[in-house]
Amino acid sequence: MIGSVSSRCDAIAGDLRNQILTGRLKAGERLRSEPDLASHYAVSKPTLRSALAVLQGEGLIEKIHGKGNFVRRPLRRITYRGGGAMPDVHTPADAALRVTIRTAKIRARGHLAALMNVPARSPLTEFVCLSHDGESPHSLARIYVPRDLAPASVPEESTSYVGVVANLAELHPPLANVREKVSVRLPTQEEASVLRIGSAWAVLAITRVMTDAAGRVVEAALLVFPGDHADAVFTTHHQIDRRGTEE
Amino acid sequence: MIGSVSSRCDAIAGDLRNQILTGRLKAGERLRSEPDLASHYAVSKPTLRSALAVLQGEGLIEKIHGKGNFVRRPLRRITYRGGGAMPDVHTPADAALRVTIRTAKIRARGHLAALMNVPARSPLTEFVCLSHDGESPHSLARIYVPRDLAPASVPEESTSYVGVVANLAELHPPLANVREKVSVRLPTQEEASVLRIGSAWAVLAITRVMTDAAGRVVEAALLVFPGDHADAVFTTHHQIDRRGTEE
DNA sequence: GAGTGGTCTAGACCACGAG
DNA sequence: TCGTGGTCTAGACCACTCA
Repeated sequence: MIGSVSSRCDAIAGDLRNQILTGRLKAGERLRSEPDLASHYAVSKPTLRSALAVLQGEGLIEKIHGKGNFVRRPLRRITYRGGGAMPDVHTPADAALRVTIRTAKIRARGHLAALMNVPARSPLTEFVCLSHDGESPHSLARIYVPRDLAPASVPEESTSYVGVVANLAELHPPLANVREKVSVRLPTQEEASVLRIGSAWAVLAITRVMTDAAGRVVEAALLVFPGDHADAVFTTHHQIDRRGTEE
Repeated sequence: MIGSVSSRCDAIAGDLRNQILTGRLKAGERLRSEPDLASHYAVSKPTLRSALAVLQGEGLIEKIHGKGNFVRRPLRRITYRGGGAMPDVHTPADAALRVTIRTAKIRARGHLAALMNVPARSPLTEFVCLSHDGESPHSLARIYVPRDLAPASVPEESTSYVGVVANLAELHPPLANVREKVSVRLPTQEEASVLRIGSAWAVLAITRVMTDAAGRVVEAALLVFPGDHADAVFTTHHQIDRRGTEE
């Protein structure tokens, strides 16, 4: 059977998980060294390390080379609200995010050109937004806007995620459509290091394309959230006079 | 630097990945045995196995105990369309899914009661839908409906996902709201075995709550898709009644 | 029983972080 | 320099599949 009995690795992971979840090991605390733990559980170092890898995969511990293994602080969950009305307005608790923005003038190519439905080499403005919640990185957004619609300047750092992105949103012509594709994938190496997550931890990736009434794409956004503490919520209101099918 | 050079494990994974992606190793084909590969790459068995674990994490190979390692057939992507109008209508290619449905009469409790906004022990009907695309499991849906709204009987097996779920949808009173929460998480042991994915591979989990015009919850659905080949798309149409269209 | 993958060991060596 | 985690080895033993 699958996982019917605990391997030693699972047993150790279970014990440590229990200690963390019950608070016996506190957030931020350093675990005993791997050789210590290995001898304590009477297993070899690779076995102990595979147990720690399980906990790392669950987001319970963080491994720091040369320093030790640490209990991760429980992270506030990010809730992304879809629908485009207020693109990145989070719950009040999330409003205190600190955001750094890097702006660049680029030209469309490849997938991006297709996504924005513009010819290759069309002028765009790229905003790379990295938001932090205190120490820990919380999300990464790459936002592309046709250059003629882009604001002349954007502050490089902001204490409010809402402020910045709402600012961008205001510049848009009235929106007609927002299409958001949500997928799960492994982070790129860059994303993993920027978001400080293991490269084995999946991210929640949202590709958002906003079009105006004329069908022109006014914004394409590639949003990446650490999968272990992010949700996306979409709410749809229906008219009561439904026809048979709607699509 | 982080990952600046390839470890032996990564190098092997890269080589095998290349062989798979270029078609030198074909879908369904069995890889040489682990001892064979280990000696071929001049590494030890654990090192080789960690390389295979990487590929397994990427969904490129499937390990079958006692038989060997096999190149996975590329799976058709699942596209879940949000908004609730036609809950599970996929692209035409996906319409050929085979679905097995298990129906049970249960009573609300805990999270489920809260989700459906009904008192504990309220009578519900549960539909557990497992859809297959050919051999491979494609998605798992647990759908809960107040028992007085549930159809008297549902076919236990269907060749069309659309037919079954549309059938359920038709029984609903006109919908007023659909709320869909998308998250990423590791599968439960049950989900991993049912969907035939590794327990380390994240799934795309969608919690969908549908309410009617009176605010009553007419359906709660817990949908689980293998994260490696599923997307969810949400499209929002906005009214343009604020200002005139301009470009 | 032969061959496969799954788990584990005991120890070597390397790379990183802090004093 | 020292202690930490990161990677790797060579081989043992077990569990599963199939003939």
